[in-house]
Amino acid sequence: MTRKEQKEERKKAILMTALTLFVERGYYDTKITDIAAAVPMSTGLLFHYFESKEELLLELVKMGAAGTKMASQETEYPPEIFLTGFLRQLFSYAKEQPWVFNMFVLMGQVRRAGMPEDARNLALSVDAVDMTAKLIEKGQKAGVFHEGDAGLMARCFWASVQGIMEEMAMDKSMEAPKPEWIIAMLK
Amino acid sequence: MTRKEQKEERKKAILMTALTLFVERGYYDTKITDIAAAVPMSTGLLFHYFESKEELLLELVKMGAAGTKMASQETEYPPEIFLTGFLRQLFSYAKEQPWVFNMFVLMGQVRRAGMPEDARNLALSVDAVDMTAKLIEKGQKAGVFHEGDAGLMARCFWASVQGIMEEMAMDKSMEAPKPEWIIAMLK
DNA sequence: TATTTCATTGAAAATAAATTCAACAAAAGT
DNA sequence: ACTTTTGTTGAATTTATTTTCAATGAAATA
Repeated sequence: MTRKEQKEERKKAILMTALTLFVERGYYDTKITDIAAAVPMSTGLLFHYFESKEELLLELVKMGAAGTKMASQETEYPPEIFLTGFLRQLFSYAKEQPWVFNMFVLMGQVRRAGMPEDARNLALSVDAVDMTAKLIEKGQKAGVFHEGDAGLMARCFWASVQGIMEEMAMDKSMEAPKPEWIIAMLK
Repeated sequence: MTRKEQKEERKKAILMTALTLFVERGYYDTKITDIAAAVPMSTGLLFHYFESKEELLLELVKMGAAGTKMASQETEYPPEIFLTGFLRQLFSYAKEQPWVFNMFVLMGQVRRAGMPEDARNLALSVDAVDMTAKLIEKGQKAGVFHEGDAGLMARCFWASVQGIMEEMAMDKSMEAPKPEWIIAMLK
């Protein structure tokens, strides 16, 4: 393994550790020393890989943004099927791919006030509301979703999902809800 | 007005200012100096009224806890009617009584990891999940709500509401959803 | 093997935020 | 009017946390 690869591995390890801690304890309550200790490495070395705590967060949000874009692609599936499947997969990640799950939760948290601006703006720029609104309109035309401002419905839909994901992040033993419960909000 | 009353007024002013800022910018991003400047008063004086930033938060959460208990009383109303009415009122507060609205949002935020322990524990001790679970069971027996673990349903219900309330707190111009959309999660 | 480059440490410096405090002002009580 | 208590300020101090850095060890290259 070349040194460059090694360095990439190490960076990834730091990012994953930080991601877990940020989601478990929150950004501000996670100290740089905590991250370093958990990797583990010295605090000094961490700054060899990342310029600052903010940059570390930004890097994570960049990854999350890439993932969000992927997931926001257009789809041919009927709206209800697509959204149900999406949720089913998302919830299953909680146990099977905590990494993806944590990333989703982090993206939502960073979108809120009180987070470093760079990261926040990036997170805000990639949310899936627009894409979902279109999907909802399609569903409304097909008569499977109820009437109403599709943009508002999409926003509430994702806000709900975010709320539930954070609840699950807080209590790992919590079961996931049935995707249908949440889809029912739209029907 | 006696001095004691005056002092109480001042305390209340500080609390309300802090509440607004905590919800608008988040606890950690709200500096003691920001609160003092917004009241307005000197930073030194603020410590004449509250021992620390944490105590200030705790005081707010105590108020919120009292309110939550009140709102968690048993009810004779049919479950669906009660919950719909509750949500309608809650959402209407966003414009009409920002104070109550902010308090609700803060309570939810404080319940999460990464908040000072005292406040967090208090907030966790008063949530409305149990009461709602009972209500949901009642609704299930009456056949108006779908089957499923009532505790989990209640948790998801409140998590969704919290998510939506935070979205509304972030963008004051956002419209409130129809309570029925959220109740549909249970039907 | 010698030399250069990169990885690593932990303690010191810098920064940021909370908290204290000495001094003064205003109000209340005598 | 005078004395005491309470309110007020803002700069100085303390505390918490991030960030730098000089020194050392390990790996790559010649």
